[in-house]
Amino acid sequence: MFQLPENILVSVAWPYANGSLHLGHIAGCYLPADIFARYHRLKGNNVLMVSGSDEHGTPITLRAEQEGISPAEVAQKYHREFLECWDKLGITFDLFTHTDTENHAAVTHDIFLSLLEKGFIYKGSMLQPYCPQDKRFLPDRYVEGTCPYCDFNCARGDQCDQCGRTLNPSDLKNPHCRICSTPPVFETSEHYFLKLSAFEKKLQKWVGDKTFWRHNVQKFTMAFLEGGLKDRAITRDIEWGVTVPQPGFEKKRIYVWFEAVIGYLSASKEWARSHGDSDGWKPFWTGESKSYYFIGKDNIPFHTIIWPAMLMGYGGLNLPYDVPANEFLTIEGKKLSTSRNWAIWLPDYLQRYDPDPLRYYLSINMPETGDANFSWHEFLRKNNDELVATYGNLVNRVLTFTYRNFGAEVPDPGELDVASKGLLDKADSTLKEVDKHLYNCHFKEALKAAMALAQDVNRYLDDTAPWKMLKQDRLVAGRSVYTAIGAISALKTMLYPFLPFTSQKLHNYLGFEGDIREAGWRVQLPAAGQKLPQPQALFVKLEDKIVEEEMAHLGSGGS
RNA sequence: GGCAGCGUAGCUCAGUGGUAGAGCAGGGGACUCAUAAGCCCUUGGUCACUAGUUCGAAUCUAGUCGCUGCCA
Repeated sequence: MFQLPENILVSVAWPYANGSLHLGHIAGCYLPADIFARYHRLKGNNVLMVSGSDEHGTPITLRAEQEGISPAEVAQKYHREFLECWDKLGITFDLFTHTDTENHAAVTHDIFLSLLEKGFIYKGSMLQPYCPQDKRFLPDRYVEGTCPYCDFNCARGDQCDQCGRTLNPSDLKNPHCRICSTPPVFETSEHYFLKLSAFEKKLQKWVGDKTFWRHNVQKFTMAFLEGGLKDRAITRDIEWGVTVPQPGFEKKRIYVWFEAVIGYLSASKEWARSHGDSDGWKPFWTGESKSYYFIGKDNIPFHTIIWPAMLMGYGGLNLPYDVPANEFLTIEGKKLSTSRNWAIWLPDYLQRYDPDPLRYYLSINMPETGDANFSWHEFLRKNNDELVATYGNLVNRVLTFTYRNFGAEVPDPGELDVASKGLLDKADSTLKEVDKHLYNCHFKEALKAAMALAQDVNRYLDDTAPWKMLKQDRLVAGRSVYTAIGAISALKTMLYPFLPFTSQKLHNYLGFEGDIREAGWRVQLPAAGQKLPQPQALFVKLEDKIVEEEMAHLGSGGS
């Protein structure tokens, strides 16, 4: 069943470089994207997985002014932290770049000018708050005042933190500049607008065909389109961002939501160039290739409406094939909130625990079809009762037994009996089942199917009891052990996308050399006589007390 | 206020027309190779509520209550 390799573009949401990553980010998009990419690579497909730090936007300028450093310095600090997190958690980007690059600006300009030339971008004017004291236009968030709905006196120009309503700067009572407290004046300012309205019909038709998308993604998009699309301003009177390639706009910048999505394309081009083939991005953006956009649900309209509209206008490049958006992760039953520190920060986690248990828990409990909850108690339990007890212990009992009783090598199976053949067939069919689920981005189902095989192997061992057989018939005992090792080797492969560090270790514990990535997506049976190293435990059991310790961090002043 | 989603065993979650599911927790048992792990059996649910469509509804329709999100 040989198939030609597919070209798979794995595009992942761009994190704002104004703060650390937390588990919501990971469960939302980075982990599913990585599982998907690792799976396709192991199958021998060509994968390009890209993303980068979103370094523009007001949250970053705000943070910079708070800390008294430049926006670029803020962005660089978090960009470095992100790279370190990817490395430790095993998130394998082919390129994780950032938006403050010449390449990104050039690609953005190219798209901007192309859309302008085709009439999909036009010039118009809008009212903008201007601070006469600071002599500058103010971003929405730089205007503060009293909320017209709830009278909260620290409402921002984009929304009120007390009642949650979204606002325009002109809605505020007693508006004043956040920097110098002077009341702003509202002045007309020229800007460019994206003609989204022109794409409404085409988008409706395009989305209508996407019956294989996740239900919520397609439905949300359809509802959004039903409401009608309004043209949106894509430039702002700010200094930090990608420049506008038009005369008279030297003091303005392209608005972050227009420019950030272009990052998928600019990153692909940067990746190609760095590999010495400046056209190397094209196989991932044209023809039969498939592109997957892994994002959180808050990002859906940007990836199912705005970015596709931009691509339609630009022409010649593939639209998203699938947008498997995840829902939200709650923490101990409550909505995640970074400002109240109701969050679990990834750097903190990685300082104290191993990456694979987190990958396991967030995978088996992934917010695919609805919000999912993270609780330390459940994390501990799943680590101890599922990873350690079902899988880790299985591997340990088999390898220890083999090591002690069969001279540290894989025994000769002789002729397989019905039960042994049955288990190895089950390993085969489970690999196919996991394959099908992963191909369709059903991560939870895939992982459950794999773990069910681990239970089958435990059951097989209890049924054949090689420790008892050893005294009666050494050959029969050896056959059981060989079969169990074969099934464990299958587990190593199908769990690799989820537990990459563990699978690499196990690959070596089973006596295989080198990198598991070269073993491919198939059941790799060990040869009789294959030497086994001294076995070690795959996972560490966690102590009950960590639950209380970790709960104490939550909601407090930080960690 | 408008729109959307959710409400299934003590807990975390599957299940989109055909006799209620998994894991864990609780109870019982046989075993001992293994990180006191694994295996077998078992207790437990009027699938939020009400009315309807249907031979048949957790699943479709309408309404009610509760929670969440988006929008105004």
